[in-house]
Amino acid sequence: MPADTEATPPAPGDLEQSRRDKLARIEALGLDPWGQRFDGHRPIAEVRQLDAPPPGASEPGPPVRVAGRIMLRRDMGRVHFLQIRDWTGPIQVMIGKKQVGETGWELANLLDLGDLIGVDGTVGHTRTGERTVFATGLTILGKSLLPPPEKWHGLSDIELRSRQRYVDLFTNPESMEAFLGRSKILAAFRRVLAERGYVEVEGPTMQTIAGGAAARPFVTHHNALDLKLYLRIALELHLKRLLVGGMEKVYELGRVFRNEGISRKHNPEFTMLEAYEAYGDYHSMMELTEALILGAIDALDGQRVRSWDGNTVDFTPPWPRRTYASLFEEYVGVGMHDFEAVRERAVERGISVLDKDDVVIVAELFEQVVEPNLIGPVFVVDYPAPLCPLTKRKRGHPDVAERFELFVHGVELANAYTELNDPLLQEELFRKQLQGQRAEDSMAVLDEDFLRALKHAMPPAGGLGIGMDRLCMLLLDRHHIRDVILFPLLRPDHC
RNA sequence: GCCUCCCUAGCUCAAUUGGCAGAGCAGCUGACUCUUAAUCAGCGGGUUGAAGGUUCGAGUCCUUCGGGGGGCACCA
Repeated sequence: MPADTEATPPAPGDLEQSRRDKLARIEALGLDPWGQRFDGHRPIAEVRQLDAPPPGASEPGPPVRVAGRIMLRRDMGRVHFLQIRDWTGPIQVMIGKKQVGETGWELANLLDLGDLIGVDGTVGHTRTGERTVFATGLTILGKSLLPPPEKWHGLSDIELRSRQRYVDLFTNPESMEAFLGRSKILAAFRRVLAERGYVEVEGPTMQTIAGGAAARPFVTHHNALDLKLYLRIALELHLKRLLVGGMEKVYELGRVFRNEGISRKHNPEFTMLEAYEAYGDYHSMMELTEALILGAIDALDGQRVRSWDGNTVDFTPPWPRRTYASLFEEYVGVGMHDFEAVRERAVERGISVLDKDDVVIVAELFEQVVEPNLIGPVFVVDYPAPLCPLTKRKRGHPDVAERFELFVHGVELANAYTELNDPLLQEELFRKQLQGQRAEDSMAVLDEDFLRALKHAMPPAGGLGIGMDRLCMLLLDRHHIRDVILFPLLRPDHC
């Protein structure tokens, strides 16, 4: 490398320089400012539960070791009070000059907000009744060279919170709580599925045909094979191949990618659960859906009556099942098969009816008129068959597909079918979908291998998809998908 | 992609009609062994997102660009 291309590091600002000076002084004490393995520290939430002597007690409380980040610092001269926090919560630490030894006291005077420290001490209470670790030893575990956000307001700028999630997490406890909640929801899902005998698998995220949904895919390229590849937009078609292979209860919980707009309900990559049960149908999937979501609720706090965006939803099972047709009639006011009346209603609502199939108009009316009313949770069942190319038709009712969607607060949370396993009908439906579709719409590419798999006979099955990000929003009372995705897609900034 | 609003110190926010860029927290110096967003005294900190324009004078008005928020569109 030519020397003149080497970037000279920017001069640190005053705030950073002062911390670098302290870093050097900590090293001069013979301490490693970046710390080492620190065994035996206990979660702070646990320390808060320990039996400890009351304020003013003469005998010391039980010895403990904790580790965390300094969030508040009150320097009273020969005694310092710190509030440190780990991912379970905060606790106060009292550092007395006489109690921590000479080096410990010198270290205490070099600590800043944001530093990571380990504390050995005893648990007790101060005179004002605050639970406190009275330090007998201090260990520096990581010197923070940058100042943390303001101690009272934290980091509030929504952009900075997403870009610097590491800062958001350690300054805003509600953010940490949301992401730990998300983890609990995912773990609960896996536990419920495992208890029911499902196996977790991993399909390809890079595919030569991105099928299973209608969405614009991301495109990439494999150099060695000189192959155009798409990031998957759904999990469906590969999981069904596994049903053919004999995996009877199978699921994948993973990322899918859709090259479309970003909104409070949409991120280009999001997490989906898809589960398939051989010899089941959409009724078995409704029961599974209830079990999964109730399992997640129990893992969080067990509250079945939950608020979201100021409204209340009651998740006590069983959740109502309502047919698409009956909801349509109730809210639109006409029968969905009375196409003349349907068109009139559509025109009244400003929906264009030119060159549209009757069923497309029905679907648009349903979306606009019915869905906002579905506070739920409610299973909408039995969809118009033309909307459901991957779904088995109801026996004796070829115009009805055995499909349900679960709605809560007007948001589609889950989508499930009795899976279509007739390869001849499947091929016919695929070809019908092809007509008039944009070339980039993935359904417009026939997946011949999937049809070949079906020809080997796929068992009749129930299949379920759940948008995990939206479920997290709902159960954690967050109103932006960015609040439940750790690193949402953003344009690069110039930092 | 379209409409609209926003971007001021590390963070949270002010700045009247276009008229000297400010505060709190954080930082630095000092005091204090029971504080609770500790307190008290003093000190430093800015290319107002970037570039250009109008003007005697621009954080403020105009243009372009960058980033973001909200809405719409796209999204079985």
